[in-house]
Amino acid sequence: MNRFEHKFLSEDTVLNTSLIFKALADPTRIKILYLLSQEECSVKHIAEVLEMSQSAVSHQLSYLRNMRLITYRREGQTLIYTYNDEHVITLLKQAIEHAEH
Amino acid sequence: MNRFEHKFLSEDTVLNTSLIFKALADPTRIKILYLLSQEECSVKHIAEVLEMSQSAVSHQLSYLRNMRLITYRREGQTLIYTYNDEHVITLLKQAIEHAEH
DNA sequence: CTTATATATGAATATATATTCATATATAGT
DNA sequence: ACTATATATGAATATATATTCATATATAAG
Repeated sequence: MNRFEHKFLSEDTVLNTSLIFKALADPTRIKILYLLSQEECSVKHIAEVLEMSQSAVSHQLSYLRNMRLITYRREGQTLIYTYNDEHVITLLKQAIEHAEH
Repeated sequence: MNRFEHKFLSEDTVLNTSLIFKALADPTRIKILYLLSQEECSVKHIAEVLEMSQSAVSHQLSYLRNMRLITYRREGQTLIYTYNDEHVITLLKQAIEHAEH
């Protein structure tokens, strides 16, 4: 085959695909998303459960928010985060399954 | 919930999961794996189809080999690469589907 | 044995990114 | 208005990583 006989992915598709995987390629973000797949969480709770600084968690939440993989609502002083992309959670769980075997 | 009431992932699982996603998080590696999902390829062919330098392709093939996501066989001077992890190809195709919508 | 072709690889560079530290913002309670 | 608590954010730093360039290795052909 030459380069004109393939099913090609558009540059956009390749880039967007890489962005999805990049979001999932960091241990901290994996832990956060996996935690959110089990329960809604405040920032403080996430930081405590994962034993990480509030700032580091908040930066990663910002990243995941920008990617629209999570959303939040306010309850008083507290922000409650929720996952927002069922498909990405599915990808994550499949990869976890794979990694465990 | 406190931090002792969750389903926790082991550090190993988190790390291995992140390694899988890291492998898929680069546009070049996505293109290579997607190409290999369609046909076995020589290094030269991959470089031509993707319009990349032989060296850049070879470095990424080395990466994917180390991750055991691809294998190769020799045919004379030529090395023919093949994907080696059906599950990871499935993850890739699912993410591509997601990225396209 | 020499040359050509295919591929791999080490070093260097440039770029991306995760965390920390310090500080800002927002809400609640008094 | 003041204080405490929860969260966000900018700057700095450290680390990872993708590509290039130069070169090495391996096979084939003559």
